[in-house]
Amino acid sequence: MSDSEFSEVRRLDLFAGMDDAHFRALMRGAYVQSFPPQIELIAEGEHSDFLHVVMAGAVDLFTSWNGRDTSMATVRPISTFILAATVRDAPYLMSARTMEKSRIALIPSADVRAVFDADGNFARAIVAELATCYRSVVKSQKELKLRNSRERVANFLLRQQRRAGGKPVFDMDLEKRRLASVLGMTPENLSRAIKGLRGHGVVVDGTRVTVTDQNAIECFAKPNPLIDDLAT
Amino acid sequence: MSDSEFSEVRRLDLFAGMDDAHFRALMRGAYVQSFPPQIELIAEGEHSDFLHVVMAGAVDLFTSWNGRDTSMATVRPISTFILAATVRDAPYLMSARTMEKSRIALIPSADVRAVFDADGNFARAIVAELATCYRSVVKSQKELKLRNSRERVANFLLRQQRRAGGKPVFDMDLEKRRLASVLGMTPENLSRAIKGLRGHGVVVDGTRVTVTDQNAIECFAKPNPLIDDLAT
DNA sequence: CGCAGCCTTGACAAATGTCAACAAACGTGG
DNA sequence: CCACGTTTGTTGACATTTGTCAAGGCTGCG
Repeated sequence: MSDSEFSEVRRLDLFAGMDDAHFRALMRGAYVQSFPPQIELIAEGEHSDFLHVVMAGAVDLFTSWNGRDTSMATVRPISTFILAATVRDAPYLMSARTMEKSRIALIPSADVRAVFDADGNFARAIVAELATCYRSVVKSQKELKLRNSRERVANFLLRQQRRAGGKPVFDMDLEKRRLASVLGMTPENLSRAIKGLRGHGVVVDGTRVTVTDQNAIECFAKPNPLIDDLAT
Repeated sequence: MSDSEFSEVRRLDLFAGMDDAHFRALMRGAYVQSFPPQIELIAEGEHSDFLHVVMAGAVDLFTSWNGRDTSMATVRPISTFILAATVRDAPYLMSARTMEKSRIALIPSADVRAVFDADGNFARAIVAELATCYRSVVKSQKELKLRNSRERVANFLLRQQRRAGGKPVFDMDLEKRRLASVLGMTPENLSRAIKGLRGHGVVVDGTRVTVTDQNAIECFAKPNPLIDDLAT
């Protein structure tokens, strides 16, 4: 692991407050590896041997059952995934694959659990991280159960717009195919939903999104902080 | 709080390992209250002032948006809810109401956070609890995205059967109206899904469920530990 | 008894998925 | 740089799933 990577990991909320000796202990058994696109990093059901940290690139968390599959989330730098499986010493509930060329840090799960027992700050950081992830899934579940597909698309676009700085033209940095899966619909359905939003002040061309009538789309989407805010 | 209630709370995984002085400190500001059925205990968006513990009865966690609402989970004794909001000092993402006459212990959130900073065992227990809840929502989300309504009903019945001891006749202790909401469908649709399962070895009469062909229903439902097991 | 709420059923509407065709974008190897 | 094949996105026609509305039966309770 390079010095710059070392300090990048160190700056993560999860590790920032922990004792230096403990952090070094964690990193001793860790290593960083580069992966090409479309590599399956972990498969659901496998035992959790490593906590993963995405340093560069992007990782798709997905799951499948009975021949179907769906994308649950996208992990972008710098953040961790499968923390819950690691602290519970339980099997992964989701599979993960690289979406692009990615650098991933792998920290032995056993070390995470050991240091977690020794370092109160680390334990607190893990609680904060878990609670955040937990609340994020709850929001996502609320969206799935309370909104139909067109409403989900509209609110997704508003979230992306905010992430991109709030300007009326922005890029949804996501393949439509994957977006459809994340939002729980088929690509064809997404295509039609997007077309249907033209009457509500949004035009999409490729990955370029143009909000022609901010008021109209917000009025249609009815975004709600308890579903759409990342912060809380 | 009565002595028996005090020790019931003490025995919860969340509190079992913590220092006695810390536990007493937590309980000092706590109180237990009885509520009639259908009382709204908390409303989503409110600030988290108390960690709630269901001592008796049952509590429905639900959420609403734009005139629709849906039931997210049922909390039964003895367990806590809205732990994530408490540790994050964030607004509730869900509302809660009693389903029946219930006794609820209320522990000031500020105390929970303070003791959590002082007691490593408590912090660890919170991590375990949060990770479990987190994984439970992930499973529920997987079910929503990967299974259609009839499959969700079939797998729900198999889970209930297991909870009830695996016998071919058991009770699904849940109003159908609420079950429909939990499974993300309308009551009418649930009614039809149940009827459709008769061809797969299950008959439901009221809340009494009879599995007439265990093999057939399992073959149809295809239960999966990474979705349906409570343990992992 | 009579009311209220829940469950069921039927008819219908709306949302969503499936399949097939084709166009556009992309990447690779010549 | 082009040609080719592969993938992605779009569209139409259609099937399936799910929701909506209205009506009626049943149950529990005052």
